[in-house]
Amino acid sequence: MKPSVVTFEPNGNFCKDCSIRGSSVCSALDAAELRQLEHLGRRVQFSTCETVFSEEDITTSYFNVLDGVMRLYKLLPDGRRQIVGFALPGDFLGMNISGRHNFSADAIGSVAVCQFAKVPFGRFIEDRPHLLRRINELAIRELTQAREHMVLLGRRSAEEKVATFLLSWRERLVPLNGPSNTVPLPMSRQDIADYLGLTIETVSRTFTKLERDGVIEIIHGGISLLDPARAEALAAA
Amino acid sequence: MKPSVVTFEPNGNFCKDCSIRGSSVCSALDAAELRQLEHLGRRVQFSTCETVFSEEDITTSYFNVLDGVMRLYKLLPDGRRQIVGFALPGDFLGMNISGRHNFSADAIGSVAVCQFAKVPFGRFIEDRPHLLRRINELAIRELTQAREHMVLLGRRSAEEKVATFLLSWRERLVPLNGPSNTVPLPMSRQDIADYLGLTIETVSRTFTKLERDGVIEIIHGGISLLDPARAEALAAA
DNA sequence: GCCCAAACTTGATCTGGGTCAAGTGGCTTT
DNA sequence: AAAGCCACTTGACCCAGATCAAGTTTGGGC
Repeated sequence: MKPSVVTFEPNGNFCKDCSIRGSSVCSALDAAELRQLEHLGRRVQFSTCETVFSEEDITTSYFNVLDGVMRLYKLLPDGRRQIVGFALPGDFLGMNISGRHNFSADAIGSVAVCQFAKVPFGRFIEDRPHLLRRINELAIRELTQAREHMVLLGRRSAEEKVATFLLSWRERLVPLNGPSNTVPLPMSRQDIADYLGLTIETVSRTFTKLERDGVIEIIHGGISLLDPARAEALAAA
Repeated sequence: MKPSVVTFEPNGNFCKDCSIRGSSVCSALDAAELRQLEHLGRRVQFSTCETVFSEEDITTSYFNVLDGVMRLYKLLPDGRRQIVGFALPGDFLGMNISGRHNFSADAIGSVAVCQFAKVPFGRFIEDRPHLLRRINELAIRELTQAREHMVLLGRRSAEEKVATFLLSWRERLVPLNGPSNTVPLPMSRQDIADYLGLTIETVSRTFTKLERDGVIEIIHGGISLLDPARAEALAAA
């Protein structure tokens, strides 16, 4: 919430050693280009609940998530919130047409990002079609996820929503942590509710029910998936 | 539903005379490129309820909508349907990462598309970054719409959903028909329901209620927006 | 260790929108 | 012009999930 941004040495970090080197937009670049990119990005740290950018803010930067988890959300005038996604390391944020961010983003736990000023980064893309192609690829991937999520929001029951969420969240963590039935959930129950179009009570009850049914075990800071096959069946897809 | 595709002379139509020339991907191309593009695309006509492509089909073509309206949807195994969008003239369909379509598309009424075989079109994009930039722009625009729709599906009431839909559909038609309070609705009530995450009965009842309240008038094949300001207020945005 | 606040769970009740079941009316067909 | 069909509407009833209201657990500060 508060804007106490801690900035590190602009060039204290090197792209070639970057943890997300292979999965982010940067994977499209060769060693020489990476060295140029180093001068465009600066590493910025955000702590729990700090806002990285807000909906309707004029876009002045793009962000590459390096570490941590962010919630991306839109608010209705009366305060209802829809989380449109969670951003993980490797995700690239800030692309838009209008020149304004079309959702807000804040840190869940502590987050590190690589921040690129819009104008110089835009110029950098200009004559690097391979980078543009990579950005386009990420946009299309997100669009695919967004459509999948529309199905969930519009047509699935509470239990299906929760089961689907747990499975797809586990899946998203595979590139980061490797495959595991222990699924950390850094976001709050309220966040999960706002992502799934439910209330916090329904999410809580559904977790409890899944635990009673032996599908999951609720553990500190996450869940353990006891019966993946059953969860898959409940997810109905 | 049936695949009785009518194909016209491949070169019987000319890009430079194309009705969507300015609004589609092609707007990124100059006259010389347009002449080249003519050899890649062929005009294909679909009639009511014909399927243009299905989810999970291997993508062999991209499509540029020339005329008519299409419904884009995903199905759950048990038949529940979520319409993820309606495509209008100028929309470009078929981009994906997996090599398979991630939704199905069929014609609402009669539809004309410009079909491009994937491989040659992919090669055509290859060395035309300006075209890639245009495609990226369209993808980002769609992503923005998708997120807006998630808010609708997850957090809005039936009445808000219907009011929002009518207003945004009217807005989408402006580039085609000019601004008007007479809003044609070529899609069925069932389509609207599946787009808004409601049942057909709820859509029907909500239309009736909006009419009773003097916000709209239900006319043949659409509605007339009597009180745009009130509709805007009901849309809660 | 104790207190407090925040996050989460649980229970009781309510309700918006779903489900089920008839209508109704406008095209098409013959 | 009668029949039939299909899209849509309307009514009666129901239920999944929301709302309201306590608990309970967890963690952090002192």
